Parts: sequence; structure tokens; C-alpha cells
Amino acid sequence: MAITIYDVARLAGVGIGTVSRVLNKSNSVKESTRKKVLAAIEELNFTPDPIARSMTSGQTDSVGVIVPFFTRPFFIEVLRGIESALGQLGKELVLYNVENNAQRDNYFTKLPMRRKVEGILIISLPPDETNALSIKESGMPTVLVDGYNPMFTSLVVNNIDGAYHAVSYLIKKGHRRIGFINGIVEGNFKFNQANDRLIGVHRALNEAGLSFEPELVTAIAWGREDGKAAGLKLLNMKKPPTAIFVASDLQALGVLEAAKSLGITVPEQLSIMGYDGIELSELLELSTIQQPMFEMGTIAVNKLFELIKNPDKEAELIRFNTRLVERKSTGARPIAKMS
Amino acid sequence: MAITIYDVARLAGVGIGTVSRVLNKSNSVKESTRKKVLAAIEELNFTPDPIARSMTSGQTDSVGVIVPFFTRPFFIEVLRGIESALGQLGKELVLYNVENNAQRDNYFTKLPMRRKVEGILIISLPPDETNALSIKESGMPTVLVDGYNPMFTSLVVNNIDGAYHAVSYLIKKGHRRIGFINGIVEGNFKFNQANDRLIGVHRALNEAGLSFEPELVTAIAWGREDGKAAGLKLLNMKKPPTAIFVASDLQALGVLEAAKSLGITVPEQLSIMGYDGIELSELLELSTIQQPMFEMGTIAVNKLFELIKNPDKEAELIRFNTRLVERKSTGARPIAKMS
DNA sequence: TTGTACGCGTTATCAA
DNA sequence: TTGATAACGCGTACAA
Repeated sequence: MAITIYDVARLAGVGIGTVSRVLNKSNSVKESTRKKVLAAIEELNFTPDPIARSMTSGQTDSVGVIVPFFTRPFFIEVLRGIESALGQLGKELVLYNVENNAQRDNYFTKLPMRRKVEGILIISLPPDETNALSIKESGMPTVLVDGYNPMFTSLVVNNIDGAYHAVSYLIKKGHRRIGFINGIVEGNFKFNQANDRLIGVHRALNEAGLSFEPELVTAIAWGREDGKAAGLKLLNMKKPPTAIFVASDLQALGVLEAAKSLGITVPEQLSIMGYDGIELSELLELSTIQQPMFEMGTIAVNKLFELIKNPDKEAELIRFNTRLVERKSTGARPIAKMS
Repeated sequence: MAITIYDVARLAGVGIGTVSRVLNKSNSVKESTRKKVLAAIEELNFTPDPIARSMTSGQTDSVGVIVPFFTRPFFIEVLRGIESALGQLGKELVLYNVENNAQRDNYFTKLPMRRKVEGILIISLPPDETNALSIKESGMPTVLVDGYNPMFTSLVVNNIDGAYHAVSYLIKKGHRRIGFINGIVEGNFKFNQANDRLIGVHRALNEAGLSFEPELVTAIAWGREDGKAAGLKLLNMKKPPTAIFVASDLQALGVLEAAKSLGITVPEQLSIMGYDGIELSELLELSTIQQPMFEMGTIAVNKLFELIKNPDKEAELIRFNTRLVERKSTGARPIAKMS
């Protein structure tokens, strides 16, 4: 049997109330008894049972993070930021990995982590109306990261802008035939990452007086292999693009592989622009649209605890800007086009 | 106020005991009442409070993972394996990131997660005797991953063998002057990852009748930058090695950068052999010693739950073998040595 | 300032 | 097969 607050009280010769007060730094306790209690705690190496503590106080000192953990390095970076901020606050991180829609809906509607966590962070998984409603009703403090819903404080990246700059940059480099490999995102249309990137691409194309070629655009899953397949398809066209903008770095690496396998040199014959700014992109000298992933993680945590302290605080929309990072995967349009 | 088991009982017209029995699939409950209860649960959208449940049952359905999360991709891969296995079992993962020794000792001695988790997985952080003792005393089921302590079931990689094969391979390729950049690991000497790799290097060298050159060996932190610095140092020697074996892929990538910055071509002028087999190594065509990271994660979880079911099960030592993956960063010794 | 008794929402025990 | 009731370990009014 583990030792309890009663053991401490007995050893210190006080009541459990006093021990509790010492534990919770309540000031109305005489210094001399405080010392006695502390000594007893030390001697018994007592740690209050966090479960029992939660039972009455509601405090759990942990937050839940719902994230499609496996799919993209992007999430790892955001997680790093979250972990860092959480560590500072002395809070724990409970990871809820979602691999499919059923799992996600289960998390969102049943909120099985209710009471085990003080709040939740939802990464890249904007809840639909039904889900949003049931989360809201549960009263669980919630912050959306890389996703938007008007009911919740949401951290979004200006993806329209990011995509716009990516394509504008390619156009400035002389490219006229630009492929776009998008990712797939469900959820709201407002601040839908994939949708926004598409809008940005359109905008840049329009502005330059270039027409949008549907055959050059495709939307796929977020893996490297998916990127490779899409890249292969694009590059095998009769009239392939001279530049490809890809919705994520991981997919872009797949495109890089596709080009290599076809003997197409980068950036001489093909320019590739990624999105995310994961560590990998630096190593592989991939030009990319850098998202402030770590920072989004830390800010999400801070916003969440503002919300926990003040549950009536109204939902905020926080926007982050991207930054174009020019590396060696992009260059001028090849002079002689291959036929 | 959230709804409780009492509300369900009242609505179903039964006692709370019956509701509990239905919840816990106890069979001694008449089918007709079971239906009633289930209907009431459905109607109220009731989910039992996991905290209150833990209070009496001890079950928390979650396990703690103590890991230096930030330092290496290696951990991410192991975590993937853990998450995967945990998901299958319907268990949750609580992440305890350790960034320094104080934090680690605090986790190990106070076991603040006691009662919040059913068991813990400790990755690459072998506890010292004192810590091991206090964990053992706490009765917390514990499995060590990539670390060894006789008191706990331990999953270790045969690092002696891995390093031996790495260096033997380089020797077979004709290299005679082989650098070794090791990582830093604290803890027991038995199955100490860094120590073991050093032994393996020695063994391979000995077997080939080559002498061990201390100037060619160095031990550094696990980052890419660290690897780069060490690589630079080695390559700037009057008589640089023609091949370098590096204790982790991440560090090896740093060495790759160092070589590139010096205008040294790989593998023509320099062979580089990594360790770990992270996804990155494949992308960068780094030859490496592949560790079964994902598998270690899944097996660790299974072993942990064996232990939870049967706490008296004695500690096992489970060994994993590595596999040499030959890619493009290694080749034959350069014919003409540069002076 | 301090001790006691109660409540938190379950599970487990025991009698019915 | 069921219902009532006692734990579980802590926080916290309330009384002293």
C-alpha cells in the first residue's frame, strides 16, 4: 500500500487538513508546524496521489494533443513547440493519435479524455459543425492549431499568401508552366489549408496573366511516396512543367526523387518548391515556404492556458505568416525546353 | 455539472451497481435490464469519468514514456512503434520529456506519474543504481528501451556487433585509416551504447591487424552540428581518415556537410557510415547500421503489458540485431591519398 | 491556526 | 441478478 496523506499527518502529529494546506502552499499555517510536516513528507518520500487530487480539484496538470502523429514531420515540429511550452508550465502532454475518421469522431464526440486533461490542442484536424458543437458543449478548453473553426481560438497560417509567394517567385524566375501538387485536407472551406493554397496559386497565376491549367494540378496524400507518384505523373506528360510547387516538403522530396529517377536535374531542368520548412528541407537544399511550426506550438499552449484561466474568453483568430526560403532546388526556367 | 452514474441509474430505474456492471461487461446482469441501462447511457450520452474510475480500480489505461524527445530522430521512430502498439491496446500515451539530468532524476525518484500511468517505458535513459532501486521499490512496471539494467526488462541493440560490422565493412572496402565519431551516453557500462560501439570498433580493427589511433576517435553530443564540428576536425588533420564511422545518422549528416564544405567528395574521397537507419538516411543515400526502431517500440509495449498482467515476471534481456545497409556514402579507399 | 467530516464518481463487497 | 454501502486519497468547508 502506498503512503497517503494520513501517514504524513500521523508522523507529523497533525491533521490531514494541515498537511494538505502545506502541500498547497496555503499560507495559514504556522511556520513551525509547516516544518514538521515538510520533514514528515521528506522522511516518507510522500508524493500526493495525482488521481485523488484530480478527483476533488479537477486539476490534472496535463493537456491532450490530438494529432495525426504519423503522417508528417510538420506535426513533430509543432509538438516540439508544445512540449517545450508545456514543460515550462510543469504540465504533462497526453498524445491522442488519430489515424482515421472514426477515431477522430470518437475523440471529438465522446471526449474520452474529459477530466484527464485540462484542455486540448487539436492539430490540423478542424472539427466539423457537429463535432465542434459537442466539444463546445463539453466545456473543454480547446485551441485549434493549423485549423480553423469560429467557435474556437484558432491558429492559422496564411496559406493563401504562402502559396501566392511560392508561385510568384517561380514566375519571377521565368517559369510559365508550373505544376502544383496539393495535399488533401478535410473540413471547413474557410482556412482550409489545401483550398487556400489553391487560391494562392490561382492568384499568382492570374496576376501574371497566366492561365490555370487543370492538368498541371493534382491533390494527393501527404506522404513522400505520394509525392513521388504525383511527380512522376507530371514529369511524364508530353509537355511537362518546368517548375513544381508542392504542398509539403515531404511530398516535395518525393518529387525530387521522381526527377532523379527520370534523370531530370534540379534546378537546371526542373525547379521544385516545397512547403513547411521541416529540418529535412534544409539538408536537401529544398527551397520552401517556411511555417513557424515550433512557435505555433508554444503559442497554442499559451493561448490554451489563457482559456483555462478564463473560460469565457472569446475565440481568437491568430494568423501566422510564412517566409520564403530560397535554396538550391529552384532556379531560372531552362532555356531549351525538352520536348 | 457533468452527468454521473447516478443519473443513468435513476433514468434506467436501477441501482448504480447495475450500471457499473453493464459498463464493465460483467455477465451477471439480465439482458432486459442491460438493454434499459444501455438505452439510458445512450440517451444521456454518458461516459464514465476516467479519473473516478482510476480512483478505485487503479486502471488508467495509459502508459508513460520517458524520453529525451528533442535530441534525435531515433526517438521519434521508437515512439511511432510505441504509439502504434498502444493504439491497438486502446491505451493512451503520456509523454515525459527529459531535457536534463535533474529532470530525469526527478522522474525516476519521485515517480510523479505514479498512478497516472499503468507502467512506464524508458527510452535510452538507463537509470543508475539509486534510481533503479527507487523505481523498483515503487512497484511501477517498467521496461527499458535501448538501455540496460538488470532489474528491468531491457531491450538492447547489439551495438558491439553493429559497430563491428560497420568498421569491418569499411576495412573490407580497403580503408586503413578509419575515423570514429561516437556519441555520449551515461549510465551503466554494460550495454552502454557508446561504450559498446567503441568495443565493436576495437574488435574490427584488431581482427584486421590495424592499430587503434586515439586521434581518430572522438565522442560528442548527438546533434547534426556536433557531427559537423567533429567531422571538420577529423578532416582537417594533416593525415585525415579515408572513412568515418559515426554513431548516429544525424551526426553523420553533419559529417556529410563538413565534407561538402571542404570540397571533399563522398564516397570518392571519403566514405561515411552512419548508425540508426532513420528515414533521412535513405533520402540522403547514407550507408548505415539499421536499428529496428519501430519494432523495439512495439515489443516494448507488449513486454510492458506482460509485466502489468504479471508483475512478478522476472526481468528479461531482449536483444535486437542491426543490419548493415549499403548506400552511396561508402566506397573503396581512394587510390591516391591527398597529403 | 488547526482538526474533522464530507464529497468527488467510480468499483467492489456483501446481503438480499 | 440486484441494490446499498464502503472504500479509494485528497481538498475544503466548518467548527473549534
